[in-house]
Amino acid sequence: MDIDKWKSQLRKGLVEFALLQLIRKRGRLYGLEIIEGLNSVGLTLTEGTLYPLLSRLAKEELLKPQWETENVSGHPRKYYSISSKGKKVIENMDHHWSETVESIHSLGEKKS
Amino acid sequence: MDIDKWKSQLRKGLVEFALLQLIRKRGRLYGLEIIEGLNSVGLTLTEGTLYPLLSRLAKEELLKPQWETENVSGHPRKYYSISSKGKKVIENMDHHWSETVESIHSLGEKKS
DNA sequence: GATTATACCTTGCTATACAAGGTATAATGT
DNA sequence: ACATTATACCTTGTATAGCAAGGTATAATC
Repeated sequence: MDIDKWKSQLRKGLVEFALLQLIRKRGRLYGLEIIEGLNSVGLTLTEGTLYPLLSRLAKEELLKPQWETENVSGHPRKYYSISSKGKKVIENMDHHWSETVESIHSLGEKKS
Repeated sequence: MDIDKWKSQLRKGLVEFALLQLIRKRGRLYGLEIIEGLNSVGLTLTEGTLYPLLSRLAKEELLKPQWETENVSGHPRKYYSISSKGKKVIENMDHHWSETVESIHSLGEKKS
């Protein structure tokens, strides 16, 4: 079944939105914590997806990265939080997402 | 604002699902009619997206194409309808989509 | 001092959306 | 008759994201 390929395609864009929402809600998260947080609600993604995405979002200044070496056991962690620009972008995404869900829903209804 | 790029990414996979739902509901549609049908519920796509997608879905035997030259004024039309295999795939997609919407919704709720 | 656990990052591949440009049929206008 | 317009399908080239696989680094544990 090639529905797995479809699922992967569906993640494009979706992961970005979900990630921003998660960080907005939780305030401040590092990489592996984000993967775990999204996996726990059923959104799978790997490190090969996450790290390039985080770098891009930081470069676009939607996320603010901050290294944490103190108070951390093991490897240093890079924490990310939402910038004020990021907040505005998420609000636009929220709106577009609602419209999209409604559109799909309207297509699923019986007859036209 | 690079939210337009995001919207484009979000369409990947989504358009495929929406298109299958539309044809399922309407029974039998040709290319430009599909674009119009999706545009009318707010899902924009162009011919450069549609035709390669239709070809792929026909090749995968989710859609059955049929040329119509009679009873048509102007250029012949290629109508598409859902195959029985297509119906099963859409049901799987329906299920995955519902889960996805719930996942995103759970991320948007206040606090954890 | 070797192993394990945790954490971040990169490379190469594949697949899709889209703009732009192309082809074909038939009706309409002059 | 011939050009124009409308309708419809298709192709090429580019940009971008997900992902498997492999790599690097720090510090705790055996």
